[in-house]
Amino acid sequence: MKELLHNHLQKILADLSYPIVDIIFDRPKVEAHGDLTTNIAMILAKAVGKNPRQVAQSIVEKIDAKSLMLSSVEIAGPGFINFRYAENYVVEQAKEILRLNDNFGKSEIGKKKKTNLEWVSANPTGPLHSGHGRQVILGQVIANLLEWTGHDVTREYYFNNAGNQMRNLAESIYVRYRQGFGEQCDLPENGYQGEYIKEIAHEIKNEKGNSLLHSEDKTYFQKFGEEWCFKKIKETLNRLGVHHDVFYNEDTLYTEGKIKEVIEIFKQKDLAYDQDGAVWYRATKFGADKDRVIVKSTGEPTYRLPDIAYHREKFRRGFELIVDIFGADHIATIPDVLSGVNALGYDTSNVKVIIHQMVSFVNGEEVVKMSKRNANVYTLDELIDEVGSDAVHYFFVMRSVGTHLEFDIALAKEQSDKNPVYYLQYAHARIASILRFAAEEGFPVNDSDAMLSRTDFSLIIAKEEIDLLKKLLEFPELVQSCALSFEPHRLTTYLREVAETFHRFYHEQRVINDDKKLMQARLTVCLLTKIVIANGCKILSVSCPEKM
RNA sequence: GCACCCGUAGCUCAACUGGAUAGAGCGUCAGCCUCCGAAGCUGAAGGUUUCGGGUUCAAAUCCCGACGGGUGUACCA
Repeated sequence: MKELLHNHLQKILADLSYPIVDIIFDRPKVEAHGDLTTNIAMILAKAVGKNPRQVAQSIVEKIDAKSLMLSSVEIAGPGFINFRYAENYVVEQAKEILRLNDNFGKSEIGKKKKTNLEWVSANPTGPLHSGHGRQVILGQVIANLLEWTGHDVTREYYFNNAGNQMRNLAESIYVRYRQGFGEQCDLPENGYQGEYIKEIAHEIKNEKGNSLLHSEDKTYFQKFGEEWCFKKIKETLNRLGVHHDVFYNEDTLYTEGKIKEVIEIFKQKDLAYDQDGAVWYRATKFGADKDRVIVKSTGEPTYRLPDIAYHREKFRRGFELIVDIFGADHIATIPDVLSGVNALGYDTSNVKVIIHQMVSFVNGEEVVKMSKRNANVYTLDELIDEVGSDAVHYFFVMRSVGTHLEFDIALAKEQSDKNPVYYLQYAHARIASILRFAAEEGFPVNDSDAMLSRTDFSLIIAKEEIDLLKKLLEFPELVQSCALSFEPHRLTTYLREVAETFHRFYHEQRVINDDKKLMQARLTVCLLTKIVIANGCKILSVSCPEKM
């Protein structure tokens, strides 16, 4: 509709020999303002030299409302032009939902663009903690959104199983292992304090007895710890339905010489220099407050260098869109990585870095305290145990990434109307229940084609029905806009509105009815709603129960 | 100190990216089940969008400056 109208208006503007401007349609907030609105008259007013309402008038006079299936075109306020769809247009469009069914909402606007989405990327030094949940879920939902909009998505996990942190892990396990034999020793200064270290140590004890008690070489501890942690992480991701296509080991950047290459190129371009035994990156050239070390005097690179090399590889692997998801605590790395990649000759406008703000947990009134450095870590697994996978998905994605997220565990656990997940799932289950009831009465609803041919769509005229259909028809565009703006939270807002609009319809219009024709029509409305909720939930990776 | 993010109803957050009367949920108060799922619906109260300037037909949204909160600011990742 927008496209049709857009072309129509463009022609009118040309006929009136008005200047060419972008014609943008908005969905008015207030229902009285119709279904679509445009501000072109106000934009044109100055150039044309008339007041906005006059401009609007000249345009509206030329609009052929009937052929566009508009029931009204009005000028309002300072000069908005408001359009309202004809009901038969709405109903006609709604058939499309039934035809497309599972595919309603999908589009090809991504044009199969090769897209790399990297997220989670936690190093195997411990289980995922509850704060990781936001990133885990954001990435998954964004990946789904990108796929629904026709991107060719590779889901990637980047990890590092070498370096300080892993040595630290090995040392920590070793200490716990020795303590398991009653030896007196303390964790290293920044050692890992979590209980899981004791579990790992205990497993090693079971396998190896005391044979490693005095080993100088900690490789075994490191390997064992790495595998143990990775297994744990993958199990947690699995519980949330999160799967990665590629696990990219930072180590390959060394073994394949990529790190070296980047240093050389930097030095050639005078973007890196030696000083105090270290190699420095000229970050100041790109606006940073000071230059950064990229290779320590020990010969080990800092994280910036492999990060730059890694992003270069993403480009070299042919990705046209590169999406990274980081928590706000990693924000410092981003400018240097981007400027580095840019200096290597790649267009960083194709890199989208999503930074989400931190998460805090409350349990009703009580603040849940958490600290990485002590044993008091609330793992993501424990959170899933507590509130379930569906609530984890919904809650982590329901706020915009730019705002701090408060996760109320008590609310997420609550099986009542207070809980937004239940509100949505309830709508779905309620529809399923109606459809079951209808099926028993001899109105099977499992076949879209049959529904299409049986339904007399001209009977769908009640205000609540039209409102609901209009809402449902917004879905494809909403999915696109969520995907392109990387704002998955808007999907939860939308689905809540769908559920709300449905409940209102249900309350006002009786579905099960003596008038069989009418009943059929309303059953179809129910089914359409069910399709949209189910598709939306699929993107959110939230289940849609038939009963609850 | 500097950089980035945020500041909207008592609380948690929206606001289609500059539009019309700033909206939801929770909480509070008042209604609605003989009938398809009341895990639902309807209504009321609640706001100087932290404050002060600016930009324009139009600002919660953009710019400048305060104030308040968060996150960073390593030869840790």
